[in-house]
Amino acid sequence: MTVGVRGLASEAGVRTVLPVAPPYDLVRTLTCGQAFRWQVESGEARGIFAGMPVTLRQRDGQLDAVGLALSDDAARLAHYLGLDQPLRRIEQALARDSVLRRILPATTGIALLRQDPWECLVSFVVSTFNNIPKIELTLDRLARAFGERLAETAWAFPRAERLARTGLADLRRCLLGYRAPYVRALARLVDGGRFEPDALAALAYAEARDRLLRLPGVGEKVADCVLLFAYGKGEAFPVDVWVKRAVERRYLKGKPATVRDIRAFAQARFGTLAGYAQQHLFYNEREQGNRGTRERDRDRRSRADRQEERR
DNA sequence: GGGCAGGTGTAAT
DNA sequence: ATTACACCTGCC
Repeated sequence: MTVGVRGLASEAGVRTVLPVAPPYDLVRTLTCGQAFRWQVESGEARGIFAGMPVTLRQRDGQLDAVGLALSDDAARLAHYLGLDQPLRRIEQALARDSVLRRILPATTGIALLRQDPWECLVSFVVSTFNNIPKIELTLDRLARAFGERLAETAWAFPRAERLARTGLADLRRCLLGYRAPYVRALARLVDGGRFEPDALAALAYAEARDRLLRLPGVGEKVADCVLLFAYGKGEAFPVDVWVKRAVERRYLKGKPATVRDIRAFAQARFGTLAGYAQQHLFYNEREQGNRGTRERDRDRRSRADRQEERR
């Protein structure tokens, strides 16, 4: 199989072309809350892959990647981005559910990323009781402070061995807050060989989950995020406030349910596609929430304007 | 300026 | 097994 055509060197770097099958949507996949270090702007995504700053853009049935160093990286990038997932077939299966069938037109094209387990683990420990802009800020500061510098304005995600010997005060300067001890404890477990992130890939969902739950700062939600976004365990169904609201409203007639009941419900209903179902429900719910926020912001602004005019 | 934001750990029932 | 509470910090 031919994945990627290389060549066309320019001052911007080497351009690699990856084939993309519909309904894959790069921007949605990178902005639906799986990863926090991609900068997406006007259809273009900048980030780090395989130790190189890369720029991605999707257009008519292909995906352009500028900046890869090795020919092998094309296939690895395709896997990372989920270009090898049969999304058409997956979404057809999801559409047998009447709720998802209604939602899918607004959410179609989301693939599950195959992130680096270490980066994914730290990212979601940082995400707890936090908001997205600050999560992004924290991870960026961590990378700038402790990650390898790859280019003028690009830093790799910090390695465990580096964070393992970083003072808590220095970690807190990256706005980690009370999560600083968790992050360092994780780094020390990995650095000391007492936890091997890559080893979980070979385990079944339940076993891998048990291992993750033993880690400091890792509860059920974070564990399921890592299982889904790094290891590709499709049964994982992370339940955060958005997904909880979505399931209660759309499947349980608005009746409040516990997080565990919601997860059990979804796993029974969607099986190994639970993770995809979660992404569509989450993305849809958050888009609606953001629409509400935008409207409130606009109302607030117009109120302020009217007050301004009265003066 | 008080409350909120992708939960988790801990203590108490 | 379930429930209540504290928690860093930036932002509106």
